[in-house]
Amino acid sequence: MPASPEGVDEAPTPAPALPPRAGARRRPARRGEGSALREEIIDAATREIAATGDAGALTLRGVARIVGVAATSIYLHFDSVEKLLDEVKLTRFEQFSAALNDAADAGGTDPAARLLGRARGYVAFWRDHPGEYAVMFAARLHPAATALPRAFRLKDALEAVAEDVARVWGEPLDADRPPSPEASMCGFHLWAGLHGMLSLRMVRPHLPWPDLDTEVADLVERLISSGR
Amino acid sequence: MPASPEGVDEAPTPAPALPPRAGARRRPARRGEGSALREEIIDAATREIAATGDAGALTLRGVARIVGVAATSIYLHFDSVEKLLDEVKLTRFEQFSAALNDAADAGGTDPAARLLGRARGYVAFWRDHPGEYAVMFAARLHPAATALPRAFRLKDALEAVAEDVARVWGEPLDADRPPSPEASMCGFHLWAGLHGMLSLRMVRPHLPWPDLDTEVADLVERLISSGR
DNA sequence: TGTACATCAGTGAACGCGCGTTCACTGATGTAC
DNA sequence: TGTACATCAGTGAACGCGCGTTCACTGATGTAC
Repeated sequence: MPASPEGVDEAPTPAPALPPRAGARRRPARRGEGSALREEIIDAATREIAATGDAGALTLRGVARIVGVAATSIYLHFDSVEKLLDEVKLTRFEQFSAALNDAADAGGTDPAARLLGRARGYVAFWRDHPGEYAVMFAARLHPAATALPRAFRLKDALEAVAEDVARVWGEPLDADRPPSPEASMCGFHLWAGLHGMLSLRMVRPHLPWPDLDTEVADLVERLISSGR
Repeated sequence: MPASPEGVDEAPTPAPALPPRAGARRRPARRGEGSALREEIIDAATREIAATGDAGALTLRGVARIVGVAATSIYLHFDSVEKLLDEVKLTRFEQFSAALNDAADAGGTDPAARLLGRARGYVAFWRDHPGEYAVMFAARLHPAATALPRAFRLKDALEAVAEDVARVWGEPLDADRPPSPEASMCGFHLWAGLHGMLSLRMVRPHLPWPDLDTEVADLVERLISSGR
């Protein structure tokens, strides 16, 4: 269980900040292809968030500069920066939950392997998209009024984890028998633990953190073994 | 292990936003008591952060309005808003670590009770100061260059937790024998778990979270029992 | 085949706002003579 | 005891900046006749 020297190597390198589009301005889309700009805007906003990790740094004019377009052109596709931010988050959350499911499936049918796979997928997403992760899970005192559609499947992921824990423990599961409260609780512990590991490493990269993969595996193991 | 209906009651109510000082402007301090303004500024900034939970919402002019003073007067005591913010954080971090130690001491000498006490103290601080907590632990991609002095004793708190875990497990401890890596790891799990529980509740107050105190006690119990 | 016109995909100037920061200034109060 | 002066504790106007937002405008392109 070796600790990395100063924990510094655990901080993922963010994408570099984006320069404004150099010189040549973007040429207008062809007729009927106006939505191309919409995609470019979302892309630019996503990269800006990836680079800064700060939703407050996302400005309408800034995005317009990156895309190489007049500030007013943003309004052709989004009512406000908040709506644009919601779109970015929505996209990333969908990728996130898909990645978690893929990572679980990579673990095959063994529930313990699925559980560990999902946890590793969680960490892998953070390593690949630290800025987006920071924005997706930024703790606000007053959460945005704009409720995002579908609650992002976070609840589904929690339930999937609880079911895998229950299976590891040999609980009989079917439509009438949901995972036990203990198994569900371990699902919450896992999510809280993972989120805590990652966000604390972002806040204090210089504390002597344990190796991240070791810590993840250790938590999963302890949670699994705590119920048998 | 009852879940609260929609988890909503787990979100602490933040302090209300601060109005600018009404009408009457602040009267200058007497001679030799210029530092009174410094305290008032820190106090106003703290309350602003408590109300918003967002470091980005703290502005020089905003603080000046609350105190009832010209914007330029802030410069009499602080070089920049960042320095002011650092001061606020420093104060709160010192309160935080003192509160954790007090909460541990309230548990007496039994290491398991101390551990649970410390965990409860952590949660209590969050309930009392959610906005400050959000700012103190806001995950930034590029952490502020201004390293805060003394690293805030977070490391000390981690070591104290590891020692209590080790004691619960019956490990012999003295100057030559630090807690085992397993005990240290459980300290990290506890911190990550607590931080995760709290910040995820702030991000998604409407998910059906378990009762917080139950979840905390359950985590402590599982971590303790995972090593015996 | 030509041409008028509607539509699409944007642009550019201008606005008012709040911000951090500067600079010279003010008014009360203690103190040296 | 009076008075000049230094010092303390601030003030107020002004600056340039980036921001969101508005409004009227433009230039290319497809289409109806």
